[in-house]
Amino acid sequence: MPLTAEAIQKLKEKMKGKGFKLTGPRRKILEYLAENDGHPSAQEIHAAIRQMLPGTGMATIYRTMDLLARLGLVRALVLNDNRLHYEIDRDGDHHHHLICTGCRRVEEFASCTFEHLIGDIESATRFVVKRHDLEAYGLCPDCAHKARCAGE
Amino acid sequence: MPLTAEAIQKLKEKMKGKGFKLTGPRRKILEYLAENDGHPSAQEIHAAIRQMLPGTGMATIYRTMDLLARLGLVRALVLNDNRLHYEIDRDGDHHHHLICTGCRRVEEFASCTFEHLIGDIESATRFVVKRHDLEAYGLCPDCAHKARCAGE
DNA sequence: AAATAAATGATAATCGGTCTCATTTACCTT
DNA sequence: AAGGTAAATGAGACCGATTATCATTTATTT
Repeated sequence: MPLTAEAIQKLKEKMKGKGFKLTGPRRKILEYLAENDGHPSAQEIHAAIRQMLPGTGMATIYRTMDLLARLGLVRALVLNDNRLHYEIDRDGDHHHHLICTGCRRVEEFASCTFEHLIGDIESATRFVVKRHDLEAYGLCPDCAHKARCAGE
Repeated sequence: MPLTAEAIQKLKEKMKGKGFKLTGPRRKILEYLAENDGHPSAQEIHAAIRQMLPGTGMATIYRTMDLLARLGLVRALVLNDNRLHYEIDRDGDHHHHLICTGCRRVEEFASCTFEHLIGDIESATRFVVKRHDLEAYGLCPDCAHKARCAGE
């Protein structure tokens, strides 16, 4: 479910509000992320942006993603394939990722009982817990089926 | 709590039992990991091994850690600092990590009530979950204190 | 429209990790 | 205990993702 035009507008305004220029590449990157949900890598974003704005350099993608992450508009994901992936940070939407080690498909799942444990962990360790990442790796239904058919 | 000499012996035998040679570097790496608990990166392991076995190459560290991980003697950890970290896999000891974003200190915490979440995820998504990573990020007591003193 | 600071594109540099290959070594076999 | 053999090592080339540099361009301010 892509973001609405108003939501996209809000992202752009948050950017300008913090004193950052709303440039061509930044505008396109925001639109791309908002209109396609998924978990693209910098390379994938670069390829997509180049279709609309040829000549956009890789460095700009990295710089912009870093900025968006610092602004809290985007989250960086470690999916264990030696590159960072990104997703729009829909506020209030807490979820985690399930990565198929067969085909690299990424699914999201919402249920997270971890929140309930944070208090216990904090009192046991005296840490102040800010955030947490949870990724589960396994086989998607298709790949699990194929694996089963291939015997063992 | 470092591993006992017998436990270290067991690791070495598991290695030989699977048909892998117990070489100098491998022996030292196992001993290092067993005697120091912590979550060292390949670079840290390399530095430590070189003190005992100068001339040990970086590639050997990577190859050995990969082997140990495949044998299930060691687990690789993603602690969000662009490099893998490793820890001895004490069998039956399921825990997760709490990373201080201030000083990079890593603490462990056990997650007892967490396991059934995996079952929920499997039935909701029809994935077969093989493994999962959970890391919590925050501030350790020291860094939290410093942050508080520095005023918000 | 000009001034100015920030952002960009091109490209070099860095850095974790992998690959290659000639040499060495653990561990059979005798 | 020496010798044979495949596996493991060390050195260094290589790779791919990310970061840094710097001259040029551009969004905003005046």
